[in-house]
Amino acid sequence: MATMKDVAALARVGVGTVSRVLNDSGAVKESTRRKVEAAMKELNYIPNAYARGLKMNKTNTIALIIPTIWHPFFSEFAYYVERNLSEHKYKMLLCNSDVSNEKELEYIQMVQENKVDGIIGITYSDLDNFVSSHLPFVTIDRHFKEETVCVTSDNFLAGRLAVEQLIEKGCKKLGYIGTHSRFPSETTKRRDGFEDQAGRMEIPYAIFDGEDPVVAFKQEIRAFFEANPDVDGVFAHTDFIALDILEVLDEMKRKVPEEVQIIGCDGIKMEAGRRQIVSTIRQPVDLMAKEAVEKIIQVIDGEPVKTKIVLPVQYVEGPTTKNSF
Amino acid sequence: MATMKDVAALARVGVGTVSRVLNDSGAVKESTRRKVEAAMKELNYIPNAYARGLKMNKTNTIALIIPTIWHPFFSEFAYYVERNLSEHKYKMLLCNSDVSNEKELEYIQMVQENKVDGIIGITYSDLDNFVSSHLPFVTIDRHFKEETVCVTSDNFLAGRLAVEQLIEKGCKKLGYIGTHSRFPSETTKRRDGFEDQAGRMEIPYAIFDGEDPVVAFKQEIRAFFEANPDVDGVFAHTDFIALDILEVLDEMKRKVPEEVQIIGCDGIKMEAGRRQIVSTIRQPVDLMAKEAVEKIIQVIDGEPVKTKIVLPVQYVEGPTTKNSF
DNA sequence: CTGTTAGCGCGTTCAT
DNA sequence: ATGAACGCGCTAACAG
Repeated sequence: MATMKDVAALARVGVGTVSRVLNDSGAVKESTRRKVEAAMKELNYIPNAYARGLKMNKTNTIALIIPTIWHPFFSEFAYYVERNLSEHKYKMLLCNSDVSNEKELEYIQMVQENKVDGIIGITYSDLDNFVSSHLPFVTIDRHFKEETVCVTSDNFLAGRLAVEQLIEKGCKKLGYIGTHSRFPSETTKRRDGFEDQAGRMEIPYAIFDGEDPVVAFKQEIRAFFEANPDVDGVFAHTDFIALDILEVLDEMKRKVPEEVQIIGCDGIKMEAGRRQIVSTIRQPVDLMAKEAVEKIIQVIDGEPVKTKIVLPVQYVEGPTTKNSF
Repeated sequence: MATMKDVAALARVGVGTVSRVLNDSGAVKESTRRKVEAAMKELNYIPNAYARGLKMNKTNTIALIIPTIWHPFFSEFAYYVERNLSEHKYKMLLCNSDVSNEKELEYIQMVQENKVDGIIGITYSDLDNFVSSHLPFVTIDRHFKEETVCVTSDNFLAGRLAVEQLIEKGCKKLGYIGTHSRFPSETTKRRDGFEDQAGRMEIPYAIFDGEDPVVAFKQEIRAFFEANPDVDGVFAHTDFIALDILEVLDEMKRKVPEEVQIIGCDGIKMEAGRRQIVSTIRQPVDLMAKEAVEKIIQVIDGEPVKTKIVLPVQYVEGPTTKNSF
C-alpha cells in the first residue's frame, strides 16, 4: 500500500505538499500540483483513514442503534438514514440492540473510543446515566433526563386522526389496543390523542394498554374483544399490532372491515413502492431520518440545535377500513 | 479524554506496561496490574480505536453491501450478519447500493483506506475489475472472474422442489415467472431446476423470464396469464414476484389458491416470528449470514477457505397453495 | 517483570 | 510556495 511518503518521493516534493494537494489546503503551484497528482495516480495512492482519523479526531461515521433491522419500520428508517448520511459523506454503523442494554452501552462507548462521531438511537433501555449532554446523541421518540435532541412525529395527532377517521367511517364504539415501554416515549401520546378526541366527540371506548413485554398478546386481544363485543373500530398502537388484531378477529370469525375496522400506526411497507399493509396513520419516516441526520451532524459540528423536532402524520387508507366514496 | 500516558503517569509505570495490562500481552506483576487498572478506572480511560487501528492495520469492522436494507430479505440477512459479526467482536458498516455501481465501488475503496477489513456483498453491478483475489470479499449468490468466496443456497433444488410441490397439489400446467440480472448469479438456477424437474416429470410449462429492470412488470405478468390461461401452478422467482402475481390474478378475478397456486422463493417474513407471506421455498438466511461472516473473517485472517458454500433450501407452506391434509 | 523508544500515516506548524 | 520536523495514541521490540 502506497503511503504519502512514497507519493512525495516519486513527485520529488515534501509530504506537506502532498497533503496540501490532497486536502486543497494552502496554496500549491499548478505545476507541482500536477506532478503530485500524477504520482498519486501512478502509485494508486489511497489515504489511510486511520492515520487521518487519529490526527483529526473525526471518523465521519455515525452509529445507528435500533432494536432490530429485521422490521419494516426500522429498515425503512435505516434506509433513509444511510442515504442521508451518504449525502453528507458519512458512513453508518448499524447496531441491532435486541433491546439489550449491554449492547446499547457498548455502542455508546464507541463514540468515546473515537470509532464513531455520534449516535442516532431508537432505544428502550436504561441509558440515563450514560447519555450526557456532551455525547452527540439524537433519539427518536424518546426523552432522557439530560436534554438530548429528540426527533419524533405528532403522535398525539395520530391518535386524534384515527378516532376521526373511524367515526367518519361509521364506527359506534372504539377500542385502543397497544403496549408501551417502561421508559418515557413520545409514542404513548398516541393513546392520549385517542382518548382526547374520543372524549371531545363523546364516543364510548375501551382500552387495552399492556407494558412490554406482553406475554400471550394475542390472547389478551381476544379477551379484549370478548369483553367488548360491541367495539367496531380499533386504533392499534402499531401496524404490527393491527396485524395481530386482524389474525385474532379472523379466528373469531369477525369480518374486517365489514364488522370491525382497524387503523394502525406507523405506516410500514415491506419495501419502497409497495402498499401499506393496513389502514394506518403514517409517520414521515423519510423526513424523520433526514432530520435525525441533520441534527446529529449539527451536534457533531458544535452548532446549536433545537432539541425537539415534531413531524406531521397523515392518514393513509388501506384494506382494514371501509372505503369512503 | 484520558490517554495511555495519563494512565501510566497516574499509576507511575511506563506506557508499555499499561498496554500490556490492556491487551493481556506479556506478563505483569499482579500488584502493578492492579495499580494500572485502578488508574484506568479513575481516569475513565478508553483506548482510542484510531491509534490502535493505525498501529495494527485492523479495524474489526466489515462492510455489508446490499441493494437496499428496506426489503425483508436483505434486512433479515443484515440482521443475522450483524449478530454473527457481533459475536466475533466485529462491527458492521451498512451500505445501500441502490444497485449503483458508484456506491459499490466507494465501499470497495474503503477496504483500501483501511476503514473496513473486508466486505460481504450482494451486488448487481460490474465489479469484475475491482474484485481481486487479495480483496477480502465474500459474495452472496454471485460469481466473478477472479475466484471469490461465494455463499449461496441450493437454487437448483429450489426450482425442483417447487415443481414437485405444485404437481403434488394437483397442478396440471405450470408457469415460471421471474427476472434476472445481466450479471452471472446463482439464482438463475431456480429456473434451471424448474425446467429440469418439469422435464423429468413431463409436465407442460410456460416461462416468462425478463432481464432487470423490467418495465411494467405487472402488465407482463397479466400478458403471461392471458397467453397461458390454463396455467394453474406458478413458481415465482422471488416472494415479491409472487406477491405481484397475486395482485394481478386478483385483478383478473382468478382465485388463489383455488384456481391458481403460487410458490415463491426466498421465504421472506416481515419480522422475526411472523409467518411467510406466501407459500415458498425458503432460503436459510440465518445460515447464509453465519457462513458469510465466518468466511470473511477467515479470509481476513489469511486462512484458507472453500470458495463456494451451498446451503439447503426447504418448502414452507403458506396461503398461496392448497393445504395438503 | 518493566521502562524506553521507534514508528504506524497523516496534518500542521515553522522556517525558508 | 514548499520542505522538514513534530506529534496524534498506541503496540512491539529491546534493553535492562
